[in-house]
Amino acid sequence: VLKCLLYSTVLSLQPEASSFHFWCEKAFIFAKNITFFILKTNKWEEGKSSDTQKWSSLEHKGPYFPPEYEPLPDNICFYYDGQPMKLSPATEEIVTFYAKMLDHEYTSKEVFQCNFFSDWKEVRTSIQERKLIKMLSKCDFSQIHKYFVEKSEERKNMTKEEKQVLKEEASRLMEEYGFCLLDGHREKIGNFKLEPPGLFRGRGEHPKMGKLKKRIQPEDVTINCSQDSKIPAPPAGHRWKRVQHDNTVTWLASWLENIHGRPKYIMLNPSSKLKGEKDWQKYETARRLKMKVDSIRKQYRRDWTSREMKSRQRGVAIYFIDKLALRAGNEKDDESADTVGCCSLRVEHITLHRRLDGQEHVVEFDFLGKDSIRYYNKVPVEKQVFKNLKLFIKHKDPEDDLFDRITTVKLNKTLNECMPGLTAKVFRTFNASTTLQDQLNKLTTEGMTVEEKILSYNRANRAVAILCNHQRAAPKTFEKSMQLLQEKIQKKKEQIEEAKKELKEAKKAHKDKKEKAVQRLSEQLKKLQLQETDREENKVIALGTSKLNYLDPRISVAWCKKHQVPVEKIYNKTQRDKFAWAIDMTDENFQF
DNA sequence: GGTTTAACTTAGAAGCGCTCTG
DNA sequence: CAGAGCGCTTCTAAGTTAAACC
Repeated sequence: VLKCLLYSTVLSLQPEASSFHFWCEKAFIFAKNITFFILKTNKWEEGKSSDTQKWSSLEHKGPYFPPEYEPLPDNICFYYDGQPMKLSPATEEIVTFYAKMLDHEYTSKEVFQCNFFSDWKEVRTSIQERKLIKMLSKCDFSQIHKYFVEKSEERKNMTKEEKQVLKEEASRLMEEYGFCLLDGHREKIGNFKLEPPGLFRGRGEHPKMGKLKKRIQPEDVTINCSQDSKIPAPPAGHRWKRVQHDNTVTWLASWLENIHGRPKYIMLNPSSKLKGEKDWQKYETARRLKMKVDSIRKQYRRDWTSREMKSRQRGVAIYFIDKLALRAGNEKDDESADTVGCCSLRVEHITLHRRLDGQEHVVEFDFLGKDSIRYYNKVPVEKQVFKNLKLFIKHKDPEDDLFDRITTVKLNKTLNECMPGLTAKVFRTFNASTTLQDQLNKLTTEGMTVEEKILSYNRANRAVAILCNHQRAAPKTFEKSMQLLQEKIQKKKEQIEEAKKELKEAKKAHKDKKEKAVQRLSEQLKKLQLQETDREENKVIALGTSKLNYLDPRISVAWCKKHQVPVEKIYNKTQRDKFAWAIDMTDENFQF
């Protein structure tokens, strides 16, 4: 944000922007004598003005500003070799503006546009273009927009035959590039297509939104295959970055993505044997936790009264992870959206209520978790937990860490000592699968129709999704389709009234028939109402994530077998492929 | 002992294409 | 038989975790 602000400001004020670029690459900027920023090879670093270590660790060669620059206002200084620099009135104006902007809260749009403009500048090739384009607001994108609208229109208007051709081409590509040979087996690849270039969006208030995601070149790609295999040929005129033969990892190709500089991988499809075995292992670890969880719970309750602060914090953190299925919550840098998990919770994310709505010792959670999904929950906790939380937040500011003496690494180390393979996320798997098993046992009764059983299954699934906070945006057509359903219900009710009237008026001989009609209509009404509740309850709940990642498929398969529900009713084709291992091995008596 | 990196799992949105309904 | 709506697939971002590094 700072970078793009500087760029865009200077670009609009100073035509010789490239020289600005030169000096801001190396300058320190003290804003209000508190914080400074420096641009080091495309990355801003922040420090406190008292932080002399960063200051002295840098090598300077030559002055950063021409000598004719005038002094700055009192509260902003540029420093060189520890001495304040003199700046010209023009630059002063820019910097004053910049300092003002430090207090400015940026809207998503501003962040996006600044990032985009800054990156876009980099890709301009001609000097004329570089000089010509100075302000985003003066750029007209209507032609490129029109182009894409037309393209999408064209796609929509394609004939059946044209679509068929496209489909065949896609399946040819899939045949050729979509599979690999692993231990002699032909396995489907998960993501065999490279990610195309585009503008990065990210989830939530992402500071990098709008940046240009670059096109991947063969020269960026590392190939990982066995020594004796046929090495895939790079496109003509190109070469791979590297070809390696590492059989300790599962990826087939990788490259560095340019937004965060993180590696990305081409890996196998979840239906593969490799992924299936991993998945099975995951659930076996969770089942081992089942055997161990009582003693672990005892242990962390003991920690609540420990003399050591770090033990108390660890005890409460594991309690949250266990009870509320929170994620571990690794530390994050400020290059990504401000989201938290358990260990990174800040004081501002909880509110303590001695009493609330007739309950005692209630903790109110309100924070953004993974993917900037809001977690909001009011939870009654044990008195000792409440006491500890009070202790943890004492003398802290809202933006301070709630758990300042523990990290995810330390927490996982402790867990691993309790049980080999135990980490924070195992609790999510364990609690999710346990919940499903319990709910299914509770909600399914003999004599239910298959439809009713499936509703029960969805309800059990939903309980898990709520536990894990799996949310989705309400479908765009939700209100409309809900209204439609309600109209149908209304109609059905009227039909029932009508049928009842007819029943009353009917002659004895016809009574039986009319009664059946009423009954049938009532059943239909019940079904519609059931559908209404189901849909309403599912408005902002996403069931897919838990089904795919947290629920031991053997629970579902066993349940299907026991209650004569075809497995196709709960798993679609992809899911059946992914869970093939479970469908094969599970009998109706399996319990998680 | 903290920090960084690599490798893997988990996540919701968008777009598509199939199915159901009127 | 069309057109809406919904389920499925695709996409890739964003987590976790262990190992490597310093």
